Amino acid sequence: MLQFSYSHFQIGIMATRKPRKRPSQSRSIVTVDAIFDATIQVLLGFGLERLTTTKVAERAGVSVGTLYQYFPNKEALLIAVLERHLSRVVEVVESACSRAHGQPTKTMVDAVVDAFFVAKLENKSASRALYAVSSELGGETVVSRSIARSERAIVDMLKSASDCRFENPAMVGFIASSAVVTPVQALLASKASTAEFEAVRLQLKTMIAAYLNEARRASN
Amino acid sequence: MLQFSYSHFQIGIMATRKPRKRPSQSRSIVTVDAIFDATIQVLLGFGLERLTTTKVAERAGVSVGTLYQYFPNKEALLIAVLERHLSRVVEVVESACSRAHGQPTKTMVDAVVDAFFVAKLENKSASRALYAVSSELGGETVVSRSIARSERAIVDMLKSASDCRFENPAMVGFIASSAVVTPVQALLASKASTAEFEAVRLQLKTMIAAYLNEARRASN
Amino acid sequence: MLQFSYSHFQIGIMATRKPRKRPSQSRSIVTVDAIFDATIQVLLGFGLERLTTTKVAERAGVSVGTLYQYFPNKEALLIAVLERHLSRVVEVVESACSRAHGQPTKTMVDAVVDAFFVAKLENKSASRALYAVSSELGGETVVSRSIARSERAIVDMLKSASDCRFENPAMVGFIASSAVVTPVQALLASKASTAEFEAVRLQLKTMIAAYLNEARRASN
Amino acid sequence: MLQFSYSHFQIGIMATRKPRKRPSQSRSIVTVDAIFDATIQVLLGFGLERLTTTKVAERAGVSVGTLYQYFPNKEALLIAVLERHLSRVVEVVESACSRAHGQPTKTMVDAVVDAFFVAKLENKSASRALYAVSSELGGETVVSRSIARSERAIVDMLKSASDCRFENPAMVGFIASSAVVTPVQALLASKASTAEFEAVRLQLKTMIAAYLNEARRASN
DNA sequence: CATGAATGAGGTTTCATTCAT
DNA sequence: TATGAATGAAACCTCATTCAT
Repeated sequence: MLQFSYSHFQIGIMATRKPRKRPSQSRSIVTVDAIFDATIQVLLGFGLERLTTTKVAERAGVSVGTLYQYFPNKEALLIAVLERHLSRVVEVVESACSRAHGQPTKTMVDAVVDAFFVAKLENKSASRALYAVSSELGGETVVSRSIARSERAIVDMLKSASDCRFENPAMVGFIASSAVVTPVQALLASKASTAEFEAVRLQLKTMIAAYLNEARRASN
Repeated sequence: MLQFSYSHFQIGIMATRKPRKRPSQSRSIVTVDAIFDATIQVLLGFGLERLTTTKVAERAGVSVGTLYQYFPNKEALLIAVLERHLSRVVEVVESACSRAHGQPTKTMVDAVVDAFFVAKLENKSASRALYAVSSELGGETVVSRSIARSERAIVDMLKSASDCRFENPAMVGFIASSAVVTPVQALLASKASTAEFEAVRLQLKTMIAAYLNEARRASN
Repeated sequence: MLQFSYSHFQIGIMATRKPRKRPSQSRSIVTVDAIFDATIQVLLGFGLERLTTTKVAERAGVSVGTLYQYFPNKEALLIAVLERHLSRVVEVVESACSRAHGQPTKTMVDAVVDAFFVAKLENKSASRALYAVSSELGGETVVSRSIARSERAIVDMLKSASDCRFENPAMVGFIASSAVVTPVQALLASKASTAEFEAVRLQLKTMIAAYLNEARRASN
Repeated sequence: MLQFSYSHFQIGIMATRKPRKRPSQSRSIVTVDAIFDATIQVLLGFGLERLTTTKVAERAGVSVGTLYQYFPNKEALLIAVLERHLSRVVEVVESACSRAHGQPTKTMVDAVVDAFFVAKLENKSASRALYAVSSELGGETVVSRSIARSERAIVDMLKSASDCRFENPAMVGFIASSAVVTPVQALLASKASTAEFEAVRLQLKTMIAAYLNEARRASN
């Protein structure tokens, strides 16, 4: 199977070191969450280039020292934030895929596109903020799991379509899923209105459905 | 008309300051070109985060001072490099659009997708290198022109289609052109083989054509 | 009232930014003081032109980073040092003025000239070192307060003279206080002997007293 | 005789190197004058700290190379500019002194104070611009000649007074001449009105005259 | 555990000066 | 002689990270 890594998943993990402490106590969880959110805020307000650990800590209302208690270094922090975001998106997509299992193609398309929009809109600012992070940190190891999970879910779903069979489900899954990324990113970047979002969502459903229709082999 | 700014064009110019010198003498041109190329090399070899002006100057075989004689600061350098790349891509797309003027839709799709692939593959390393640059530097003023030019060319072309009329050419142009970005970026990032490129190119033509077919209103 | 800003107060604050930290802990105070003193030393040893933040930090026995934790930039450091010096001088003058309140003119003159000499001699090296600083940094906002405080004290004192009344106390205060600046500066610069200081001090008292005598309107 | 060096004369020459060419041709003279004036302009507009040889050359309408044809380095340029200014002031003072030779004290005071004001006001911007230059460049060798000439002229004049004899003409000359410096500088810095200049000029004449009156020993 | 002052390597940028044209 | 592109040492300043409290 082709292994593509595409844009909104693209991040290479340079430092694979794990968080120094597993946030088991509730206080830790609160702290880590505050740091995560602060990171997004700083990213949004200053950009990746001007994000500093001190700024993040300040915004989170903790000291730098505390930040370093939970993350071994800046990169690990960014990756953790990205991972949290990606896994949320993937979860939404996965659950949509599993709900659409065995359905006709059109239902699948609608379900997955809707899921993607929901996930991105629910975390609008995170999506925008992390865009640079994901493209900056190469395209290596970090998001492998997210990609794997996401593509697997889509391909599995496609294979189960009640109304057709795909010759090359991996390719179809790749094209279909990567094609929606840039349009949505463009919308987020342009701070489009809800109406514009809806219009684009509809068009994407149309496009993907038309494509799958073309690519399918009738299940007979 | 909707004004979207999408991913591979996404760059905001923070420092609008112009190059300090207009490279009129041949020596200047050589120097500036060396700096441009060195920037791509360093970007490729170290990533945006670890790109330093010193490294760029070294690689270009000039002194830092010289670099700063042509670019007021690091950001301006990166933007200039991005601009050069984008305008090349846009030129290729524009010329494809004008050649496909008045042709049937399918010809248009093939022409533009081919042009996009050609432009990206001709500047493969620049494309990959600048990806992070464009996403790091917001999505404001810098690429406006590139976007404008590119979308205008596509929309104009679509309007001239010999076999159909589009209800909302702006939207169709936006979807069609942004949908191909991520797939191609993913290919570049994954260092895919020529065969894989060809396969994806074909799929994209299929997808866009199917979409336009769906979106069109028969001209009679 | 005329608002003059004269030489030994002359400094314009280009960067009004405040020290980044309020030196509340004792360690901070020690550090900041070390930096202040080091600045004077470097100024004396190298001159303003060749003063560098690195040299200052080295001399202070701290790292550059620490210096920049307390002062946002070089200019702010210089201004802070100047401010500390000026406020010390002003305090001495003010206290002399308040002690001489209601006294006859001659007592006032002696008191203020003595105070000025004491203040300058107590901080001989600072005075010499900061001379260039004050003239380099325009004559704007920075020393306004020092000037205001100093002139106000002198004028108030003059108004209370037991033996005469001045038609234009502001002018008289300005002339009398600014006239002593250059002579004292010249002494400091020429590393004059104590005897020379004493001789000049006497002459200045004579001159100012003679001037006030001329300028006054007998109180009855 | 006491050798004081005071403020508006204070400059140390670090680089005693002479101009590389004696501006004998008329073109050279024009060029050098343009550079001198440009230096004053840049000093006024940017301050000593931000004056660069390139800026000066640009403003003068010549290339940096040309500037360096006439001045071996930046310091030599600044010193030359300062020297030209100082010698002009000294010339005015000297000529006033020689005109007042043998006159009564009061005439002398008026003549010298007037001369000083004239010289300063004629070169108002140069005076202001060079203030920082003179205090920055230590108080060593450079202005020795200016000081010497100026003090000698004043002392010589005082000795010739028709109505009195001074016990210590050197001291009296020093006090009298240095006392006027700061008041005038303050006026220049505060961009005072002509009326204010006149008022201060009058006061200074009064003060110096009163002082000399006190210091003199009737020639009987 | 939390804090935040201190560190200092290293990045960005400036600018006096040179020298080939 | 004039030019101005090139140089590169050195200045300013940042910020990830540590560690004494």
